[in-house]
Amino acid sequence: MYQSPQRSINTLLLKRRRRRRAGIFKKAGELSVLCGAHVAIIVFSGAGKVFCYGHPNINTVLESYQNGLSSVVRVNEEAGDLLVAEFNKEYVEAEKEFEDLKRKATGIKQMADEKKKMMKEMNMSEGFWWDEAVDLAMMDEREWEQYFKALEELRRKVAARVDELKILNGTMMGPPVPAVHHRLCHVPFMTSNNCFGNCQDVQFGSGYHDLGV
Amino acid sequence: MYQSPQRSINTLLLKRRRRRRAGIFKKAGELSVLCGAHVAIIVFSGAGKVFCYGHPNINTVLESYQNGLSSVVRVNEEAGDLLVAEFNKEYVEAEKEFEDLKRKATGIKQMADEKKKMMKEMNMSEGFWWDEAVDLAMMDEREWEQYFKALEELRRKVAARVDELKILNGTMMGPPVPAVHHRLCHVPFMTSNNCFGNCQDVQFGSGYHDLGV
DNA sequence: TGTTCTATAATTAGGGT
DNA sequence: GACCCTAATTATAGAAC
Repeated sequence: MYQSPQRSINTLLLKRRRRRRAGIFKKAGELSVLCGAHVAIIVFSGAGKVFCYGHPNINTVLESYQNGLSSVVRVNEEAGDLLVAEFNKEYVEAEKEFEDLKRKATGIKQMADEKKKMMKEMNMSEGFWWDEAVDLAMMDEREWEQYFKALEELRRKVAARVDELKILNGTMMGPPVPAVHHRLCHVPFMTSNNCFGNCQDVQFGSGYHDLGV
Repeated sequence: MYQSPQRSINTLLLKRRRRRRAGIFKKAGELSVLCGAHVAIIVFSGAGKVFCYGHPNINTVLESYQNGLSSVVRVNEEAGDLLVAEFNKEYVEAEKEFEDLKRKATGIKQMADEKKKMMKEMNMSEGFWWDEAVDLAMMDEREWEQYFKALEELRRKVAARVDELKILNGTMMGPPVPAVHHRLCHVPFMTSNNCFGNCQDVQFGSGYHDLGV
């Protein structure tokens, strides 16, 4: 059946999201069952749908978390999420490099333009006090060409990266948040002798934070 | 370096849990970045440590969830977690099959034993009114041997499965919970035009529940 | 504990139906 | 959407350091 290009790409993106969501919920199930962990997951899709998972029960876990927070001693050894941080770094560095080059290139180009203008206005090509400066500008202009190429290459790279992400997200987006996405807490904790049971014997004690990942 | 068997197995188990936890947080990061989803994850390890993840921020997501819940229209189309359900089914069916065989085998064995006892008491081996029944019992005894073998095999299989899970969990456990672990909600939702931005322009609208997995 | 390594198993993308 | 298929990527267990 025919699908418009946009519809077609949307279908693909939807598929990806569904697959990843399914994947994460599956992993959560495995973590619960195989490791006896209590897990709560809430996902708001870009389109705003809500997907939740809880073992043994989402409310139990959320309540444990809230209760834990209320009596927290030290909170939130924060650690950036690896993937997000990595991307942020890549993006930010690329952007910085791009800006540096642009500034440099602009400066050099202005010098070169000014030189050309002056030479044209004076209708001359040699013998003045600025000869040295002109040569310097020429040198810089050749250098500038290299920079310009690198700059263009970089701009293309960044744009490609952004496009890729636009495609992946199916949305327009701003620059990635440098905000912390992964936080680990030192809180009183919940234990159960019967992780696979009905969790009637839940207890609280004290625990330690741990980077975990 | 020497490790006691228990210490050794605990090391392995810890490793597995850490790996799975790391895996799920990585997946969550990917889901956030690649799909522009807002995600919150809380994990209480069996030992009670707390591991949290949030994009763009765990509190934002939890608050969105809570706010959503407060104005929910229909809540919680519930669906069993696939993995848990699958395991439960496997376990329950195996146990049922085991019980059936045991019952059958016990009945047949009783018949056979009764037959032997009677033959011994009467010190005879043929010619009585129950000959037909005896033959039947003999037949059943041969059949019983087959059942017994299957039964033992099954018992062994179930026990192995249970042992495996004990090892995987590092804990004793009851039978798996048939409880629901995966719930999906129909709630007002959060959208953002700036999923990768600072989320200042979060809005709420209405959404639909979705099985998702 | 934590790291690295490798083989195996599982997940994912993208294409269909 | 739900499935199926294949290739390619990624995750995981277990061992050894």
